[in-house]
Amino acid sequence: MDLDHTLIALADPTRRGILQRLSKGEARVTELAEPFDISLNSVSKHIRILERAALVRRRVSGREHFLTFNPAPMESAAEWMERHRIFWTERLDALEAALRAEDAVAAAKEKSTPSSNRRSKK
Amino acid sequence: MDLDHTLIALADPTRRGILQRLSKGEARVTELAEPFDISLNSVSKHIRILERAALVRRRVSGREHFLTFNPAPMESAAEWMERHRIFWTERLDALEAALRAEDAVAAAKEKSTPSSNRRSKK
DNA sequence: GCATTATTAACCCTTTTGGGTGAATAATGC
DNA sequence: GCATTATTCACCCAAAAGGGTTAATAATGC
Repeated sequence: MDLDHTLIALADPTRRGILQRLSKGEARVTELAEPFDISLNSVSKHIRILERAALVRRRVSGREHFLTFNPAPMESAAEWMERHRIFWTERLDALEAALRAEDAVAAAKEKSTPSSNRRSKK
Repeated sequence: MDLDHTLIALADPTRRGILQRLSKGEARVTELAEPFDISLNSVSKHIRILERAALVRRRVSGREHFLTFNPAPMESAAEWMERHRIFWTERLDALEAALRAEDAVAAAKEKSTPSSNRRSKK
């Protein structure tokens, strides 16, 4: 699944650092590797993971490989999160409302059964 | 970093499935495991990874462990993505504008140097 | 107390990740 | 052509992830 690749790619500080650098403009592998204290080879591997997620595009010009940031997959991921977050938030609101309604009913009945102790399961 | 844990937790279909189930309401480990064809133990491990990311909360009542979805970390992650996406989108717009301005200048100069061939590097 | 059920803990095994090194390729400058 | 530089490829290694099985713990029902 695409989402897998996107999230795996983003779930690493080095790769997020690379993206942060790329968000300032295109760069070559050497430039991307410079701030990190790891080998060029490692950076190349991280870039490959970012490419697999389509978060990074490569433009080869002679011996230089220019990388650019592609925000599209991040949009999809953010959208997925928003969908789920919103769904759940709405559900919480609905639950709240239902409980309030229940409370109102309980309060109405309170006079007849005063020793009610709901939601004190413990 | 928190973001690491959140994204790692989300970057797996089984765990997203568990969250999807939890977004319909709290559930016990056994219920969560039911739709998946993996052992209870495995599910328990996935849940632990979700707990590490604070995406899932556990409420123990007797021998039953009720899990609930906590959307807060997902909000942070979505926010992080939005921040970066927006930053880059704005940068693209700015670049576009700059290129257009450049084009205007080039067009003005076109009469004097008609054989201009910018951005056709190949 | 005992049997049953729910859950976790403690292992093992295989695959993947993330790092390294050194050789190979590809383009540049001379 | 040759030396230099940029990048990748092919390995090696350690740690973690993701799966399994079996044993241990904890609560329930009798």
